[in-house]
Order: sequence, then structure tokens, then C-alpha cells
Amino acid sequence: MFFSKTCEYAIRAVIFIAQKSENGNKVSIKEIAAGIDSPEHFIAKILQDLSKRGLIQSSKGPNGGFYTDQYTRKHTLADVVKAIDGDKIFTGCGLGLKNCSEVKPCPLHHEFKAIRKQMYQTLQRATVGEFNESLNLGLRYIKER
Amino acid sequence: MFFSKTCEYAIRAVIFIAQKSENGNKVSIKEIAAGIDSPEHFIAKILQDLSKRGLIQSSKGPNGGFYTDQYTRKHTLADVVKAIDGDKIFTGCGLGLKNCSEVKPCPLHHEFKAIRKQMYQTLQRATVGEFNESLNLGLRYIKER
DNA sequence: CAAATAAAAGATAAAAATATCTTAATATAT
DNA sequence: ATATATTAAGATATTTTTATCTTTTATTTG
Repeated sequence: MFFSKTCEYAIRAVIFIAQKSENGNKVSIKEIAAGIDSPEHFIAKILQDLSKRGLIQSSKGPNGGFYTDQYTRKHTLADVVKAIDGDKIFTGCGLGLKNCSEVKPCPLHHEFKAIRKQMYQTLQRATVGEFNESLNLGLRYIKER
Repeated sequence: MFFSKTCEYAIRAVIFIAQKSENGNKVSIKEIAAGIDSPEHFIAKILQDLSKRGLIQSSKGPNGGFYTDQYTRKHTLADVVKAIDGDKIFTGCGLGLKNCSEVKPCPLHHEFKAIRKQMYQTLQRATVGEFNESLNLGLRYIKER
């Protein structure tokens, strides 16, 4: 809908990893897949990508896994979305016109500008780590069941 | 991004047809495809669907084509989006969680509720026929070049 | 150092979305 | 009536997205 499925998984994953690694622990792919209801092998690929881009951290071997530190937890959800889906959702035309612009606006240009702005602000203001407490308290959910 | 490509074409097409048939004319698939920069055979399929659903009208044979009357032009862009993409964009969870809700909200639930509302209002307030004049005047564009 | 554990990388598969091609049905005009 | 123009319908192809499977590499621990 707004995001690709890949991106939905990615957002849920980074938030989950931030929550579970707040205390210094690391989280395995299995735990992540179970924790956010995603296919295990698929989320593995996504995590690889996020890790390469520095949005999460990882270490191999026994007691390895994925984690975030105080710095990576400061990344915003907008960073995650840009990494996976690019910035179409923040800048693209709602009707898919490549050269839609202020001087050559599509019929919905101005309305969508406002929506995109709200989308950007929402995601830019949200950091990866800011949901830890509400998740811990059961005030927010990141999993189907 | 917000809509499937099919849906982007559909919105552009209905607006185009409304503009071109305001005077009682009919528009052929070829003209529509050229007028909105879409693949001809693909938009043909989409128009078939829109026509079956009563969002546009059509007639076969020489001098046939697609058109809207004063009533179909009153349909909203929300109607078009629902017909093609369903109502996910108006009701679905931003993170793809099926049972995200007020009582079991995802981390972005409240923010996305506002975005979805704005999206719905924008599209619900816009009728298919309301852009005719601004398109005629060259104040809005529906085509790449 | 060897064994075990975990992510990284690469290859393949399945499903969905997008695009194209062909034939049929219908309406119009001569 | 016949030829022509046009959409409708059905079948097929291509591309992209999503998902899975296998092998390699790195790390830790005994």
C-alpha cells in the first residue's frame, strides 16, 4: 500500500531489534522472523541489506545476531524507508507522472504534496528506538498475534 | 507508491475521458493511451473493468469509444481507487499488520490514521469531472510530455 | 585446532503485477 | 447485407516482487 512488503518487514524488524537489543543482547534471524511474523529467509535478506547500509548491526558466530546501539537507534524510520523503497513516497507524483511539478502539476499535485509532507514528517520524526518502552508495556504491537 | 500502476493509469484515464467527452464526444482507446501515456493494450483492459463497474461508459462500433455523462462524471476518485486497488489505502495498517487496530495499535497507527484520512478526504472530495476546465486551460497536466 | 553456531552470499522458485497479442462481439454506415 | 470500426474477451508473455533453498564465511567455545 504505502510501502512494499519488504519495507513493511524492514520497519517492523528494526523496531523489534531495537527493542530486544536495548539491554545489549543480540537477536537471531529466527527470533526476528517469529517476533514480527515474517518469512525467515526473506527477512534474512532484508537484514543483510539493512546491515550493509549501517541501519542495524550484526555479528556472526555463536551468540551472534543483530542488534542496534545507542547511535543506530537514532536512525529514523524515514532512513529505513529510503533504504528499502527509495524516496518515491516522499517525492513522487501520486498519479505516477515523472515530470509532475509545481509548474506542471497533475490534478492532485497540491493535495499529494501535503500528504507526502505529512508522511515524511511522521517517519522523519520517528526514531528506530523510540518505541521500546511502549512495546515493552504492551501499548504497541508489531506482530499479528 | 500510493497506488498500483494500474490504478494510476485508471485515475488519469477517467479524468482524461471526462475532459474529452464533456461536449458529448467519445474517445478511443488509442486517443486515451496517447493522452495519458499508457500502454494501449493495458489501458484497454483497465477501461473494460471501469466500464463494467459503471465508472465510465462505452459504445462499440464506428464512432464508438469511451465517455462519461453528467452522472458518471460525479463519481469520485475514491470510487476509482476502490474499484482498482480496493480500500487498503483507506483502511489498512501502514506496517502491513492485519489486526492492527485502536486497541492493538502498531507503532505508527495513530499517525497513519491521520494520513489515511487525509488521503480519503482528498480523493472523496475530488470528482472525475472537476478537472476539465483546468486541464483545458493548461493549468493541470495528465501526460508526461 | 575442531566443532558448532550464526550471518552473508548466491542461486533458484513461486506468485503477483504489468504488458501484449489474438480473436470475438457489436454497432455503424454505405 | 456487407464492410469497417470499435470495444470485449480471452490467452499468453514479461517483469517485478516475494519467498525459499543451498553454500560460504566468520566467530566463538571447548
